[in-house]
Amino acid sequence: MKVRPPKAQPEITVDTVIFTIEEGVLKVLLVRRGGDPYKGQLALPGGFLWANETMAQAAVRVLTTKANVKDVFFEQLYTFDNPKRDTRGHVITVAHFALVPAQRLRSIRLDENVSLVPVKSIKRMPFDHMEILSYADKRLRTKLGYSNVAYSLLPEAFTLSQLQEVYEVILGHEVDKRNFRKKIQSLDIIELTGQKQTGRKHRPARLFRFKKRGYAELEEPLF
Amino acid sequence: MKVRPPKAQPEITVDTVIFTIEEGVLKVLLVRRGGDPYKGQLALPGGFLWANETMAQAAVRVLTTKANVKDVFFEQLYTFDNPKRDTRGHVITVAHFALVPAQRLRSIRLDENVSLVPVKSIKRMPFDHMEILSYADKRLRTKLGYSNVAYSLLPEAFTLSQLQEVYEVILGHEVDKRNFRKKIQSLDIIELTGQKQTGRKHRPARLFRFKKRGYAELEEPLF
DNA sequence: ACAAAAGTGTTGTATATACACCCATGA
DNA sequence: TCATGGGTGTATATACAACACTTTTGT
Repeated sequence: MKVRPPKAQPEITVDTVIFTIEEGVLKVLLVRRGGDPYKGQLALPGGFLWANETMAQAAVRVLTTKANVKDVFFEQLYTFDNPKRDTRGHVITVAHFALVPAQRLRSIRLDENVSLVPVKSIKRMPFDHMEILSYADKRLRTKLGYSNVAYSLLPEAFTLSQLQEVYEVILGHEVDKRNFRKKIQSLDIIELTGQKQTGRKHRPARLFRFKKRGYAELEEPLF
Repeated sequence: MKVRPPKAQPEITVDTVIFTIEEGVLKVLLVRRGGDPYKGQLALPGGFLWANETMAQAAVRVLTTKANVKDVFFEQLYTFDNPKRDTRGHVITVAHFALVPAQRLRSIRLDENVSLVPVKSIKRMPFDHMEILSYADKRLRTKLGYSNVAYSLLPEAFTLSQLQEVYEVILGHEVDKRNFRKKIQSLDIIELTGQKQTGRKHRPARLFRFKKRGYAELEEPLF
């Protein structure tokens, strides 16, 4: 008879990187930890996986309870299992990332234990959360280039300038207005709503919508 | 006091999609299951995570024991946790994929419980292994376009035709010889060894090597 | 001398980039 | 009438795609 070593019995958590764009800046929703370890520090929202729950359900639960949002885009990122990542013992985390239009976070934002922090300003976080954040940020940039995920950072109707801002903020550099419009309109993923923006002190912009609200990959990459 | 539901206590496995190219065909290493469930069927090699083991270590263990290879390229793919994926109960699997040059699998291949099967011919596998395989296959195709992973499917020295074959087999279509050579040589990732292939009944091909053996992402994508 | 794969350039077409002015509105 | 962002076209450079013949070796 072969003797097998014991199976691992790690605990499993789900952590979620919730991105939004506010005031032209890419931000992440962080929560202040209520308990040890790292009590009082800002960290990625997450929690233990409950019995009879899938990862996706746990991620939805985190999004609902911490950010008070439903039906937003999210996907699994990566599973982090560095044995030293949690001082409490063997805890692995299945990281996810989500994208939420800033307007939909207004309800929760009044709180002091939940804040939207510019990604570029974050220097330290508990556990391996910096690593998770970097990973999510990179995935977001890449994904922007071959999918329609931008829809999930905008209201249903938006102007081309708002759409362009999403790209500029995430890519971290400006893009040419005319070329951007030519390209994005050639992709056949957005359409005119027929409405126009009102109440601005300049020429009203036409409002567009994504033809498909829901994740889709582009036939031809944007970059 | 809040009452929290119990934490999940799933078991954790690691499954590995081991790709290789043999006779101009993309193949996967499958092992015949020795025990229930699905006893006797071909499935992706894998196993339970052991105590005090990281996912990467478990993946290396699978690669060593099932494929008898060391120091090959592999990376984590995705964590599959569909609650019905394993009839034994709550078992989640952290899937990985690995790339191995066919020559390095010669040692193990004599066995009847381990076989290299063309990806396109695989119609059914136990658990959610078909889903894992599709996911890996897609990742491989994508990765080929923005990284140097092709190195991990070839011997250290190779001809441009062999390199081209790697791309054609994975992409599933032919590419133009002159355009391919122009492009690949413009990327600055391969160099001449100075050696030539011998013993063929045609003009000897120059042998190249990858400048960097180890994973790297291209500055400029190939496609 | 024949078979088999290696090796090599040019041209047309499509795509990407750079760039500046007029327009519609609110104040 | 002024300030603000909305909206548009062209010219040039670069990248991609299509394509055929000569070379070197083994038999």
